[in-house]
Amino acid sequence: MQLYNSLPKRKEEFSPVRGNKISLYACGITAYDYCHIGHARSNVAFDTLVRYLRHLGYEVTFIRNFTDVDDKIINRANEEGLSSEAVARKYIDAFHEDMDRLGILRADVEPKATEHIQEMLELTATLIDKGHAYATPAGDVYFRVRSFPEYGKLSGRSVDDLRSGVRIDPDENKEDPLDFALWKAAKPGEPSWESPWGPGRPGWHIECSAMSQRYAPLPLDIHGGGLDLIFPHHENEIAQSEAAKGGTFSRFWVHNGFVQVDSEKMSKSLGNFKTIRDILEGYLPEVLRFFLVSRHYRSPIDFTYEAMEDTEKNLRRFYETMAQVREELKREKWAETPLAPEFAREFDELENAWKAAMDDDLNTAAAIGHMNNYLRVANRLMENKETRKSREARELLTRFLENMDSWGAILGVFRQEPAEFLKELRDCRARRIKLDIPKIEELMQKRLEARRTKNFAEADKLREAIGQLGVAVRDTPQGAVWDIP
RNA sequence: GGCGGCAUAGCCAAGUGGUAAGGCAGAGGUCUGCAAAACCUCCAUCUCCGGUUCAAAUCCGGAUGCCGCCUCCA
Repeated sequence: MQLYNSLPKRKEEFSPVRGNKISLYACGITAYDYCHIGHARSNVAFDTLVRYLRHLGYEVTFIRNFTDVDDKIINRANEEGLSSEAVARKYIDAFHEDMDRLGILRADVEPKATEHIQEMLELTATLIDKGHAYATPAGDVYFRVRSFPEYGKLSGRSVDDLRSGVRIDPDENKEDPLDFALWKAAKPGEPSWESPWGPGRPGWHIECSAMSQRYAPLPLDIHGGGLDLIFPHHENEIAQSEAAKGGTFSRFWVHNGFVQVDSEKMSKSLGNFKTIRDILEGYLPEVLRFFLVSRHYRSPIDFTYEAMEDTEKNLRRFYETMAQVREELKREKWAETPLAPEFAREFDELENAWKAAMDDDLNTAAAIGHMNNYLRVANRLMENKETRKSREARELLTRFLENMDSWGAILGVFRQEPAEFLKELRDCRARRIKLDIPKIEELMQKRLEARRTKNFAEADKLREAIGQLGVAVRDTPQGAVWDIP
């Protein structure tokens, strides 16, 4: 498949460094707060990539770390009157809960920074030995940026440009303002570990360098994260890892685009900050996931409730067709009626198009477009009373469900029984617009009676009355159901 | 100031050289006791200006607008 590589800034044919095995390292969260929809997007993107690579037959080792020691965690610990460990544990648990709901697989390895201090100390010592880092009298250790000539290659910045824009912090004993901390001397009351340079804690960037090479041989096949991590985080990781070990740190750099809210960056100060939990109060998890994979992973996504509702309706359409196909396949007698050859041909074409889209830098948006066409062909197949009874139709409809299942498993949708999902979705939407569900059920019951006695005038009046509540009634072979249009 | 991204129909969104996927909304039709769902049909020449090319939404130059990074950040 083709994957966009942020380092050369173009799509490249992806192939693993070592046979069939792939190592994929994605930067995880700093565990100091609940995850927002930006975290959801990033994790959905890499989950989808991992699932697709496995679908292609690769053996993927997916590593996603947790930063569990950091200024923000320490601040939060002070605010909440908890220890740093307790804060980190709390938000790591919350992360797992949220990601589980979004159908995101656990990583194969989920290393925590505090459990790998030794590796970070060793890497830091190596960098000092090689002249790429230095300790200050205060007990901090800095990476010497000018010792690594390729610094800036990922972010496309030159050291000179960076230096001109840098803010001066007169408090630090750096040789150069661009040098960044590998090890920070402990301040009173902070969590700290012993080191050759005195008690302290690791800098953020060294964590990922140390943990990635602990669990995967270098070079990594793919290193990923949000677009914002390119500078300085990933730039610094490259500098540390390549300066210490030589060679390439990661073959591919994959970065997901940002989630914006109403066309602006999400931030607490703007008051447009949305946690995953906030969204899932009003929407089913699959709706959020489907929304996120409906756009290309590198494009910025503008989160709006209107877009969520559009997505919700499209997802419902998929489930409704799947439900109908299942009903159709319950038929016991199948005829020999021949089927027009275009049905099978369209299936072939769309199946190929789906794969081509996914192979093209994981273009899930295009893939979903093809799935919508696939849906239409399946519905067309069931439209005709004669052809839908044919054995060939049975084969194609079975194939339809199998593919929906397989594609859905990669995109993280269609994880539920259609009937169950549709009911949950309807109730979720009803709650959102505060419908009087008992009232609707009561009127539905009355209408059922009216229809049973063929009192269609009364039934229509009741349909009208139910319609007034913002609900559409639909008569199906399985009985009358209501839904929100 | 430095670096980068984006601009496609009413809304959302694919599409990096050959005459615009898809979703949502809308219009007409088939089907239906009525309706819904489903199906069929219709609905854009791609911000603007210039250039390259037989051919550009797609490449180049310029303009305008929006956004991001350069400080913690998915």
